[in-house]
Amino acid sequence: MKIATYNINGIKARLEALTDWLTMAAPDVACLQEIKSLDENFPRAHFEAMGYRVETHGQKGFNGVAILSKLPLEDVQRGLPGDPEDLQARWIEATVVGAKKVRVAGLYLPNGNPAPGPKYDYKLAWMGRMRAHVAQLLTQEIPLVFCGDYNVIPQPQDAAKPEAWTTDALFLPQTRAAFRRLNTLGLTEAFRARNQKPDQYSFWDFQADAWERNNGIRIDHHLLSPQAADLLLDCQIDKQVRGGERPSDHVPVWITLDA
DNA sequence: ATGGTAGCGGTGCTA
Repeated sequence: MKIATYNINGIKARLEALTDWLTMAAPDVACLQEIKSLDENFPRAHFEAMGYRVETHGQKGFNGVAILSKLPLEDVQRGLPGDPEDLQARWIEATVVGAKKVRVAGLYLPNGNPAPGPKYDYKLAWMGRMRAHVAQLLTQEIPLVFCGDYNVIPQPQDAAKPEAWTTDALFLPQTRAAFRRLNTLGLTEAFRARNQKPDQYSFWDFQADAWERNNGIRIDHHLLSPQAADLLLDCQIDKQVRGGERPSDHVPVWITLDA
C-alpha cells in the first residue's frame, strides 16, 4: 500500500500538476492539504474518473484537507477532536481497506507565525490536542498512519539553512519539543527510519529563488504506530515535482507498507 | 534589515 502526503496549495491551481503526479506515482492513497476550496467546489468527478474515491474536508479560501483512495474507505472522520469551537479544516481520517486495514489521518498542522502571538498559541494548543487524540487511537494497537504538512522542522539537518529559522514557528524549541512529545508516544517518523541522506527537503519557498538555490526544509512527515512501523517498506520524496510546470511549494512524500 | 512570490477571490489575508 502506497500512502502519500502532498500539500497542493490550492486545488484549482494544481489540478494539472496533481493529475500528472497521480498518473506517474500511482499512490493507493493521497492525503492532500491546503485544497483551499469548499467541498462542493472540489473537482471530485475528475479524480473519480481516475479511479479514486474522494473524501474532502474543506473551507472557504484557506486550509482544507482531502483523501483520495483507490481502495475502499470506511469510517471517515472530519476535524481534530478536542475543541468544538475550532472550525479550521485541518484533519481528516479514514480506514483504508487493503490486504490489511490501515487507519490513515491526513493533517495540516497550523503554521504558527508570527511567534510569539495568538497564532503560535493556536499551533501549540493544536499539537496538544493531536497528541491526546493520537494517544487515544494508539490504545487500539492497529496500523495507524498520521501524514501531512506538520509545519515542523524536526532537526537542524532538516533545513538547508537552519540558522535562518531560529525564530520561526516551524523551528522554535517549543515546536520541536511538542513534535518530540508526539513521537515519544511510540510513533516512528518514517523518513528518518528509512533514509539518513542529507539535503532531503519537502518544501521550497516561492520567494528568493529558494528552489534554484536548494534552500529547502523538510516539514511533510509520516508518523506511524508500532503496528504500522512493522509494515514499513520504504519512504521517499518526489523532489522532481517541484521543478515541473506551475508547481506547489511542497512536493509529495510517500511510504509503502506491506499491507 | 528589507522585501521578495503565490493562491484565493475579487480585498487583504495566509503562508
